[in-house]
Amino acid sequence: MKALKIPEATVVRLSLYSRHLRQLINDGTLTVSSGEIAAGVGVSSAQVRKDLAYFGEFGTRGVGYNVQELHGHIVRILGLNREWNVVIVGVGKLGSALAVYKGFASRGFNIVGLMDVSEQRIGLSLGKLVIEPLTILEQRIREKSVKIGIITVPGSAAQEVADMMTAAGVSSILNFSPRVLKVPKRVILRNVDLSVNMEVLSFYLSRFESRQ
Amino acid sequence: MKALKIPEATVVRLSLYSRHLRQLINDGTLTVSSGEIAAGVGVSSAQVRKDLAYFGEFGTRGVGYNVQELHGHIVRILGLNREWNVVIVGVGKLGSALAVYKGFASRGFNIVGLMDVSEQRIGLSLGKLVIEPLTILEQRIREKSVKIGIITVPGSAAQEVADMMTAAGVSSILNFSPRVLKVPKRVILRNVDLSVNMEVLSFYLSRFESRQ
DNA sequence: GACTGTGAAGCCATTCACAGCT
DNA sequence: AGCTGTGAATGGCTTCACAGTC
Repeated sequence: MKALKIPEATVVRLSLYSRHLRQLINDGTLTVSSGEIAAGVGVSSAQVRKDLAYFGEFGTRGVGYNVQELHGHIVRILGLNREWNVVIVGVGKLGSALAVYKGFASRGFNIVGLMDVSEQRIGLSLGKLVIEPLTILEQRIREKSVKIGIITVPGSAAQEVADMMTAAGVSSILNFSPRVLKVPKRVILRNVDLSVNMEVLSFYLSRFESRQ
Repeated sequence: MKALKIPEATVVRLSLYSRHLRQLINDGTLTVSSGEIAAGVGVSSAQVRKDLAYFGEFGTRGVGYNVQELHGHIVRILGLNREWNVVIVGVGKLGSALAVYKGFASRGFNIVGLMDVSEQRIGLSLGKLVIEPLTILEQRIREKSVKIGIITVPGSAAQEVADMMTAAGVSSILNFSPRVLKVPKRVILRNVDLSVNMEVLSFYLSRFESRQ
């Protein structure tokens, strides 16, 4: 695979392109131009072409892209042509929401473990899974070769859970807790931080109002 | 206020700094250096100083920053020294999770409306609020001067909800649905997209594995 | 000696604009 | 004529490095 460094923004857009292309497949559209994709996801057509150019030449000059074909390429680029096992630690409302999220399994993400510390939650079932104690996390990660850990515990417990996950060998963590986590360099970390998002909105709102 | 354009990445980091400073205040720390803040949130010290420099000179050379004072500045910069009314549309698991999220009220975000289309949910109460039908959204936004709308409905309903919100006069939308929304330029839109985040992880995971 | 504030340099991502193909 | 692929130009963010201050 190419050694070229891919901007993270490009990866994010590829995910949006793949979703848009799925829609086009459902609609029965056969061919699409960079401009049409661009309009669908709110970027420029040059951006779409540049993003795709990192990975090859998928289109036909004068014509555009074959929808099915391009979708297949992007799915492979994103590593969605295989399955990834996932554990969720913290089965409060947010964790439960993710556990039952439909768009998961269809994209190859299998949730194979739900863990919590609360005695009241342990033993309850959610979908096909039973909520287990945190003590079983390491075993579950190893036996299922789990590569992705999702953290939906309160901030105070988040670092500890991250440490347990990395010790057990996950390669990536999606962190929903309001904490900056320290993880080894080999572990890919992404943060989905509600407070930060709200505060960014607040920043732009108050700037806008003070300019009125 | 300054007309200077602030990078969005700077705003995101300011939110992280403010959280770290709150921690320092709790710990009773009086003074902090850019290097200490940087270590706490995982950026470089030059980055911290540059971010703050957009808004003024808050430190003392040779000494550092007064923790309380700097926190106060950042809170004001982020517009957190006032209250913002918020509505949440879509009270499934995710919407409920946000509705009861503790870190909300403490930062000045008041949830003043929970709306849903489901007959089973309408009338139920969650915290201090009762879930109302979507038909009341516009009225609630106007009477409470709601500036922030949160969308936690399925993708298929998201654009319609966004249209209702903007028609009623919200200035910003935090979108959790897996859709690219079209909103007027005056409306600030932020997306928190679970699928995209998972697919970005998948991309880096499969790149890493193919490099082994 | 320690640490901030900042111009300059470096780096990275996006946009432009056009050659090349159908 | 229409649309892709891409080098060049632009714009923006981050890092460097150091003068200024305590």
